[in-house]
Amino acid sequence: MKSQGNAVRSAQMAPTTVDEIAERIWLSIAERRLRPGMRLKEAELAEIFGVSRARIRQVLTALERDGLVKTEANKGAIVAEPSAEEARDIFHIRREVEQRVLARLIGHLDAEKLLDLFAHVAKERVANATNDQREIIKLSGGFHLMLAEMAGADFLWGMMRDLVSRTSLITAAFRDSDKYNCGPDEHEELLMHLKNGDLQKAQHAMVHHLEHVENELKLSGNPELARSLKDALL
Amino acid sequence: MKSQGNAVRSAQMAPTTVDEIAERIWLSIAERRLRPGMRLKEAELAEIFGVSRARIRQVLTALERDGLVKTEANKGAIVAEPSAEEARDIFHIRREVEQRVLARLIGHLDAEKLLDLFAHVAKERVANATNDQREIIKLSGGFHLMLAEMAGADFLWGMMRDLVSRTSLITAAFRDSDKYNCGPDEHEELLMHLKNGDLQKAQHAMVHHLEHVENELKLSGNPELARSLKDALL
DNA sequence: GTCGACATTATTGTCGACAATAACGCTTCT
DNA sequence: AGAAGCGTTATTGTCGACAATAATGTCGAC
Repeated sequence: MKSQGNAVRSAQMAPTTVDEIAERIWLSIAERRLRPGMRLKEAELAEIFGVSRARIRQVLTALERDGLVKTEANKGAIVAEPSAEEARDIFHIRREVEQRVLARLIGHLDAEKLLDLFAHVAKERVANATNDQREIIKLSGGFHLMLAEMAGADFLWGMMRDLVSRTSLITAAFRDSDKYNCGPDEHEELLMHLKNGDLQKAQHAMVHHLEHVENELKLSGNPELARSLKDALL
Repeated sequence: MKSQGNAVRSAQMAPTTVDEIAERIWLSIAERRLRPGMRLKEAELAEIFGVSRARIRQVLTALERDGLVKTEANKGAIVAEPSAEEARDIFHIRREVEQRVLARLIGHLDAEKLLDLFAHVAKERVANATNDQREIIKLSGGFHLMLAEMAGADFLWGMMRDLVSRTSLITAAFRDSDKYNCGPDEHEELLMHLKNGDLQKAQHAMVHHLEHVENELKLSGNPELARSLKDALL
């Protein structure tokens, strides 16, 4: 479903396709190099990535679809500024979608797919060990997307792409520490339950996992506290 | 949030903006004038609506975001062909999102908003009485979107736009009769509970309402039965 | 007659140039 | 000094022309 043509290019070369550029910006947001409220000028981005403005425009609409940027007519795009309430909405819905994914997945889940999933978690461990932030973020989101893809449910996969993106943004905006909490241990525990064909336990592990991530965030108290300085001053 | 500039134009004149054209195509799909699998050629649409191909392109990406069309690279766009399983996924998620909308809405719901909602239901009744299919479809979806908008939750609103579109497509694809079942009576019942501030009952009414719509569909048995003839032959 | 290679057509993808709009700075008046 | 009006600049929106790709039709070899 995703652009996997030339994984080499996506890893080494400068991003040139719409998907590659969108991923790069997504990572920058998740790494907090791009903060909520920051302006994203089309010409600037076109210059940076060495592509036409038209292509940047496609990137921006894709990013808006995934909730990472907000565009206003004739005014341009900024990195989205999610509120704490919105963050709670997203986690709430995500729990439901993820549970549905598991329910759909557990029906037709063969040994090969399970191996791929365990292999993915192994990659997560490597990234954690080497402290490769960018890879950690990509793989953490990728795990949940992989589940949705294996479930063979296009609609749910689309939902998950959206929700994973938004979760990255929320995590970037509201976490205080630098540790990334969508970790391999909980993923592996989930896989064990899937391997045993125990849907109930798998779903419970998933919900627990997501609540763990949510609880690490500073969503309490004043919802506006964690937002960009810009709004506070203007 | 939606294009409301010149409601007159949107009602009388030929659609020219991206939103207007997208809405028109959405209605055509919901009315079964455009069937799943039908090809949507850019040049053709540009000719029909008298706009540039670039604009049609924007329309198609918007429609794809809402699950109404599916585009393949270098191959063009067709009206999406949802499976019965996908339909069940969509209804499942929609129930959760709608309940969340109500939970968020019931906090800050004043008399004015309630009046607007009742007025909306009144319009639904008029459309039903005059058997204006197009208006019935617009208003039925509009009611649920209105709830989300009043809830002041952008994320949930975006979800609902997506889900309402997809539900329209599903309904068009899987219903056998011509009656449209997202009716004013159940909407009004829901409003009564909201007026009383009873979230539980409101949510229950919503779930019941959605299950009612879902149960009118022919999702049982062979999931591929209701799909386009095209797939059956190839 | 059927299959494959090639040419032709149809359709989508990309880009750069221009138009429309909003943001900024300057001047002027009170 | 502050504010309103106006011209300038910066930025986004739109379009038509061209390139790239896939679908279709045609011809020839066997």
